[in-house]
Amino acid sequence: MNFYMKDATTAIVSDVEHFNLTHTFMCGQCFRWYENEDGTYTGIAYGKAVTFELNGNKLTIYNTTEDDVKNIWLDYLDLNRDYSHIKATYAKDKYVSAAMEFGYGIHILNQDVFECLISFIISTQNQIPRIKKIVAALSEMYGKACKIGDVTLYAFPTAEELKDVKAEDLASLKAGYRADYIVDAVAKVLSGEVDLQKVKLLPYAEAKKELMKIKGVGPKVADCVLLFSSGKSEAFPVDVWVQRTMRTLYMDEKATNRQIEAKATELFGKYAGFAQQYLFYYSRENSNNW
DNA sequence: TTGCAGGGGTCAA
DNA sequence: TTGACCCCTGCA
Repeated sequence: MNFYMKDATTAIVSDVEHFNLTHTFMCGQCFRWYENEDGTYTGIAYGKAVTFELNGNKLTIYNTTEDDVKNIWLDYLDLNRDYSHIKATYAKDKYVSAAMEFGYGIHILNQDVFECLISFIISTQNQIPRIKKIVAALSEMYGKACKIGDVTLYAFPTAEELKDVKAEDLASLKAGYRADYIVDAVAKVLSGEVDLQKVKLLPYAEAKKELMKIKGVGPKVADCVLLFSSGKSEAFPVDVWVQRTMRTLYMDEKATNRQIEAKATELFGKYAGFAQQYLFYYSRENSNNW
């Protein structure tokens, strides 16, 4: 992957393949990116606000530095991975192939673990627009301001920045019962009872167990965190859409989530998470009509 | 206007 | 295994 600085704050990444900003940012894995009128995307991750513009195979990153491109954005956007290999892996599966055609260019982002954890705790029994709203409000309350042009965005707060926050302080977020879960997550992360860095290093099953020590983190939320921020490509989050999809396409109406997970491992193996994201996106956008 | 169902689930019994 | 859960949105 090659890139160069066009000027002091603008990077050009060339030869970008199998990548689409809209599908990547709108497929439900992240909550902090917004489309501008010209089709570019502005948002914030790892405390840095940037704008992405994709023209053919050329990705332009505005408001950045050479170091940040090297150390953050190439990895964040998963640009170092060969997605043609993923595509080839599922060439024989007509449903995943169709879903990959539809959601072409979805990349699985490598997000910050803590941000991902709290965001998906908030996502339970919730709708995406509302999740985005709550995450934005939490960031504005406790995160650092970061300017891009004349717009101010707020970084997702660190665990340290949420150290003294109590559930009642979060009432204005209208996150409901999830406020207690956020407080529990912060406490366990800060005390070291749950070590988020260790989660990245542990094998999948152990990492999942570790995350599920946190209140409000069940199998689905844990799998989202593992897939979207911890490099566990075998994680296969089973939500209502994926449940419907797997029952419709590969199993029967009575299949339990546990059976679905096992089936996913059998069918999709080490890259199950990629299959999940494409199946999920297709299913949700097409109301599970295959 | 009011009422109800459901939302990328999880907890507790 | 099942019902309750905070709060919001969409739709009769």
